[in-house]
Amino acid sequence: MAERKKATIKDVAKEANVSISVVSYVLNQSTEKTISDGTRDRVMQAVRKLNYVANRAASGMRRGKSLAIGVVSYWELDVMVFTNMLRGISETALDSDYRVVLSHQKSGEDNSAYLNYFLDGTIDGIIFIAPYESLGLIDEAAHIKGMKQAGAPFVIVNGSSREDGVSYINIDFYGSTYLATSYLIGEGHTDIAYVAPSFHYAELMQRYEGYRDAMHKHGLPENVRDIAALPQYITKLKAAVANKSDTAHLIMEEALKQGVSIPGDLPLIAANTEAYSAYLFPPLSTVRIPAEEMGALAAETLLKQIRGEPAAAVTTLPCTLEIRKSC
Amino acid sequence: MAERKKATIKDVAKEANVSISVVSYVLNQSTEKTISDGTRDRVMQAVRKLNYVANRAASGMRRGKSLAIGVVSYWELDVMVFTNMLRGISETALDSDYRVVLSHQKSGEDNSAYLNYFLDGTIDGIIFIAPYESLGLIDEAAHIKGMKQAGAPFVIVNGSSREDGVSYINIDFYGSTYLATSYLIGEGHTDIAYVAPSFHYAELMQRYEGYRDAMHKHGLPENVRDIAALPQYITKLKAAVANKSDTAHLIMEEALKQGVSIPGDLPLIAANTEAYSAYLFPPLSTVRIPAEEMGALAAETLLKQIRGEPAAAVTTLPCTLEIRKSC
DNA sequence: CTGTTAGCGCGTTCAC
DNA sequence: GTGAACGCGCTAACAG
Repeated sequence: MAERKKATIKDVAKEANVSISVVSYVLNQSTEKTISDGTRDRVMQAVRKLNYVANRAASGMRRGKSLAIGVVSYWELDVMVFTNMLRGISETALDSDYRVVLSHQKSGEDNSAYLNYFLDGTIDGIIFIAPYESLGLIDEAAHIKGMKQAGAPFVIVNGSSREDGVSYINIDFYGSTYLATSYLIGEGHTDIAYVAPSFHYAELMQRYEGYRDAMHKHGLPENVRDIAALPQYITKLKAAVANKSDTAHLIMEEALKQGVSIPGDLPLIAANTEAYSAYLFPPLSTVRIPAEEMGALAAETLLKQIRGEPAAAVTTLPCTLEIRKSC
Repeated sequence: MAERKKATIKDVAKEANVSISVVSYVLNQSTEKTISDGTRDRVMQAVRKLNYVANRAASGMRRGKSLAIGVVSYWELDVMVFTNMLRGISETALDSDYRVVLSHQKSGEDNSAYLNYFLDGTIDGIIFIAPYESLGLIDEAAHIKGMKQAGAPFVIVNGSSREDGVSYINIDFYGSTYLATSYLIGEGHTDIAYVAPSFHYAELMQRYEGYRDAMHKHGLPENVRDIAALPQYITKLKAAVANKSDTAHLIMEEALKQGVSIPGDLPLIAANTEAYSAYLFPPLSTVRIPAEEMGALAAETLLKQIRGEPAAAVTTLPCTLEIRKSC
């Protein structure tokens, strides 16, 4: 078992019979300094012998950085989307030798505890993952104001606001239904219904508009349906786009009851993918949200901001089709 | 907008017209020192005015700690289990003012990069979440050896080894099937089949043993079935315990094909919960794995180790029933 | 009692 | 290639 106490740069310097600064130069491959090969070797030997690893807190402090980014999330996102996003963030951060610190926000608690992570120097910037659906769980504008005041670089993922100078990474809700609808049109369908709950928040509106525009583009009439009244009209449907997988799931359940066969009588596609989409009867065709890519982009954008480079303001990543058996 | 540069303890001292040490004493509520109320107030005023927050890296360095724990995960766990566990870890860490740093291990890459997180002082300890199923993706013993050599406090979650002096937090696979089987027995069933793939790794064996023991306890005969041959015997089943939800899902699919009604003809329960369990037709009864509690316990155990307190060696958290419509 | 000074912890960087 | 200041905060020893 190795020694408990970690070796410091001092130990290495002593071991190699050089000054502390030389060790630092060697380890940081400083191009400004020319260290003789002999010295360099002695240092490296000592490093290996003592199993030396530079202390991050110390070097970070000197450099005025923490080399870590924070991820604040309310965990209201679809788990699949959340973990994939996290994966994208992690990998991108790792590429720049950045660490990822989690700041968990209990759902229902709308505080700014995470700001202290920045203020106390734990992190250099924030990826703020807004709750799904923008259901009013948080006051997004207030959070943005807080981060701005703290002077923290930040990126908003899945946000519903649109402020100048703020970087947003968004899901293409509009495109998701546009894509789904266009696919059905491409398959030769002309009577395509759009089934969704009758709420009116931004995300849902964008989804509706995607459907509407796809239909109009092809000169087809809209047929918007409220999921609540499903039993009364399900047998009349010829093809359907569901706003989300859970809506599609309800449709499938009702279809079974009323003897409507999917996709035989009713081709169906949902405008988002859930972990269970592939497990439904029949496996549901969906539109895939590029969560991992979003995470990677969020991290990239944030890192650029931290480095002081200009970063894209608003980006919306396109969705892709995942055709299974339901259409 | 606030000033960009963060206030340091020096600034506060100057603002309050005291020495740096006084500021530190006041902020750390040092009991050794008695500071007059007047001075204390002046300091607090200055702190508020300058929006001062102590730099964590600096204080951590002085104390020889990072006040953060690392979570290394291979992401092979069920997403639901993973995120719930993360939630449990986060909340417990937060209670002790600890931060959570993620160390993402790409699946397929069996390296020890996370060890550097400890060696460079980013984290004080490690929660190692072993891949699900112990399918030989990693060399658990090697990882344990590495962490021991580095001198890092650590906890293994979902591990398959059992070494002395190591803390394990495990899922009660044995109990999950025991519980599921006992439930069906309690409902009056006597001919209960156990359906699973015919592999032989530890986790699956434990699940089988849970079923076996529950049956034996009640003097009932075993009826073990290989999921692979399902179509040939499904109509003969009277009640079934599936090792996991995906096995149950296959059973439901085949049942539909062969006209077997669930739960009418065949009550069915699965020994784990997946995100989609509740969405199947009919909603699948399952046994729930206490992921959040496991995460909390892992964090607690690790924090104890870090503090030098004795920590439980091996703990297995019990599962609970989630009865839905399939039995 | 109240408060100050000095040094430590660790690595980076500039002047010599 | 070296010495020393520096980034920031904690704390033991010391003075008023």
